[in-house]
Amino acid sequence: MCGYSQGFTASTTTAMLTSEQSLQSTRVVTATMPETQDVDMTLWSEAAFEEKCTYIVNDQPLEQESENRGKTRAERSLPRNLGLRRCHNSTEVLGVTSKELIPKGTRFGPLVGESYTNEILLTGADRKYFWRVFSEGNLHHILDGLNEERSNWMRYVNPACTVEDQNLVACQCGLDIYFYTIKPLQQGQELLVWYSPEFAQRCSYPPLGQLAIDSMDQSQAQGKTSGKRGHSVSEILRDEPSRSPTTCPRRLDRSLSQTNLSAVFPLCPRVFYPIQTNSESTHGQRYAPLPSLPTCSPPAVKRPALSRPVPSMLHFSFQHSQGPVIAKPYVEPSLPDQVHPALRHAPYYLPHYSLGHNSILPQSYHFCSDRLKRPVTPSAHLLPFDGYAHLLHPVAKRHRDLTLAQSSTKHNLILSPNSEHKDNKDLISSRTNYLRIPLDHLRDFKLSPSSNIDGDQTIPATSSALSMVTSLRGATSSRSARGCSPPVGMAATSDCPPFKPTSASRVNTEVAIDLRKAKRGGEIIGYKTLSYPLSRQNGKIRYECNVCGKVFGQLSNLKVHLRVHSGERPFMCQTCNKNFTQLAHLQKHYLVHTGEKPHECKVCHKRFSSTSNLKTHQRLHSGERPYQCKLCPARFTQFVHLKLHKRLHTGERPHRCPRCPCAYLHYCSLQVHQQGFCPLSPMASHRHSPEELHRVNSEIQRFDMSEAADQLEAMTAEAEMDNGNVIDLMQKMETHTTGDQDDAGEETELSIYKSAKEFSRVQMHRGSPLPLHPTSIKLESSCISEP
DNA sequence: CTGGGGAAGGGGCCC
DNA sequence: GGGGCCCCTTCCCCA
Repeated sequence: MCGYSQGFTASTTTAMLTSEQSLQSTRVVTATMPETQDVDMTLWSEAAFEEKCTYIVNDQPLEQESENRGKTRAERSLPRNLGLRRCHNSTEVLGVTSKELIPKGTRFGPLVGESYTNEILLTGADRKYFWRVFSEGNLHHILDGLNEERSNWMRYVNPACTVEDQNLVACQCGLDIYFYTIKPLQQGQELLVWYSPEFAQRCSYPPLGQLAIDSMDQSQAQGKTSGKRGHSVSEILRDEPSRSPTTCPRRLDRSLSQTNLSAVFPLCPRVFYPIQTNSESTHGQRYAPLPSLPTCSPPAVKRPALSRPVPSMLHFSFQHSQGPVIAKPYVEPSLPDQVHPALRHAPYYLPHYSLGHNSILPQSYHFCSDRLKRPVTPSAHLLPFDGYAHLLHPVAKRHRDLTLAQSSTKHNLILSPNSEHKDNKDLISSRTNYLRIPLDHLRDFKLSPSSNIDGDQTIPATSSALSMVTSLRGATSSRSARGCSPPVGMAATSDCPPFKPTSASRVNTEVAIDLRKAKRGGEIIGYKTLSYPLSRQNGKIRYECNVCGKVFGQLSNLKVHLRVHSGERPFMCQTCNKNFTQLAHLQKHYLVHTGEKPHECKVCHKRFSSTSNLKTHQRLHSGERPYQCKLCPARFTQFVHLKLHKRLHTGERPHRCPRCPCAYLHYCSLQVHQQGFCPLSPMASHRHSPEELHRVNSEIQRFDMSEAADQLEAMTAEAEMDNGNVIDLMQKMETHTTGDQDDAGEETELSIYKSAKEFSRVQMHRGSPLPLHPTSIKLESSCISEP
């Protein structure tokens, strides 16, 4: 099969800009954005990230949609512009990838997980998802993302192996941990995170760059003797158990970075507290008091009196500057002798890491399982990611009366691992990102069975405290205040006008548009709220998107548009928790719940919820069938019907490739195919693998069947566009494809769609060389389907 | 399987 | 900046 998908619009195809061009375009635009776009953000302070971050991507609300059945909480929380990379033969998550171009300076988070205070540590916990949260230089708590029902998608993000691979920086803001993009994430690119320099320092862990340097130094040193280079932290940590701990360093290749390092990471618990047999928790897990963990300090050399090694275990001494894993029988550490001489002065000493049963280190996430037992030595040094979770500020917590749950999952009473403690309700709430509001206010929200200890109800909320507060305001002002709370799904009555979402329903809009605005008390006004400067054209401000280059007539339109790239959906339906980018969409959506259909057909008096649907319906009366098949007299009232109808004509393809059996309805499709994608062409076979050619030709085939191909052909004729232009564009697309495939692998073609799609927008607004008539031409830009 | 109709979501423009 | 509206699209269901 050959062909392009429905993915290309007419304008897209007429000017198929390569991703390369698209990126260049972006670079040109972003060149005027000194704060985030041209700077090296890897060395930014956490405050700088917080200050200068432009976009916010919140977690998906955790409503129980049918499509989410069977998914864990962590999976359900995944923002829409991200995807999960899974093991091809199982549902196991291997990593997180970007579904679209995500700009630099985008904030994800906060991390959600279970929280352990510095007094309480889950001794039997698998620490590979531990993150540590500090307050005033001291460990405040540990966040554990191990449990997929109590964490969010960020647990799946793999750590970066190299500076080059790193595209996210983990920062602690307040008591939350966020991931910031420090590079634009291309479609299909995996998210790879590492600590910010400050964060790394707090954990007494080297910045990734330092690790790389260390690794390089070591590599060079080793290379002189053995010809083999050393290991990055990741390499070491995920080294296979069969390998000699001191030999056979593994090559760090791309595949390594593509694997699930976050799950692989043993995330060494370098603090060991023996199980107290009487401290069974609610979940049957054991906890033991955890001595205060020093922060940002040299390795602790003492073990708490209660620490006991587990006999017959091997200990893993991780020394990042030493490279090879050292496995040896555990010996009660008589530090500092236990410390490797090379590390006695090293600030990043990472003490013992014990694995069970002769295991040295896991090679894969499969290996790093709960079977591993990890006695640890007291130290402030936890490997990344030694924690996961989200804890609201304790001061803020005191002002909250009602628990707002992100999840509407039924019967998901969320218990703290140490819920046996009477006074940990705040902890429970905070770790699950809950707010507490009076029960009286609750009836306007979808109730969740996740009642907490007080009998307060947990209700869905968004992922930030601000958003929850905002939501509450919206609820109390717009619905509760009216004393009107129609049950979910019940149509409003005349006595009780349907809740009309107002701006109070919005969530985080200002913050999402520009974090700086909130922090600066709203002093920034107008176009200055954007974190990048806007150019002027003929004395007027040019509101241009710094991601796709699309130009808007008004700032507000640009801001709304930016949500497309950031994934921000600030308007949340309080009935079903769905989020929308625009208030109007939420308002329209709310009609689903009220049952209201304000638009009536004058002919048959049938009512519709939207004008669009009414208009489509009215074609039935008017007889208008604007979508005509070019190969037969069939005409349709809806485009989708024409598209389906075209399948009937798949056998009629007049434009045949002279080399291969591929044939197309449209000449332009054949041109694309012949410009580097014919599998029998030496050039194509040289540049692309058979699989790639198959995929691309499938896309060409789909495009050929689309309306866009029709329109392109028509416009090409109209504009007398010479073939060279088309070919040139196609060639560039091909070049881009080749280049991307080196990096993105299987999802390369997505970038073709995206770049073409983005470019079509750019061209339409920058002045396409072709006459574009949006009113008469049914574009298919949104037909782009993502495999 | 195909055509047809409706529901709902999403992006953008204008006021 | 917010609201209203339009257009487009996908998805779903039914005959």
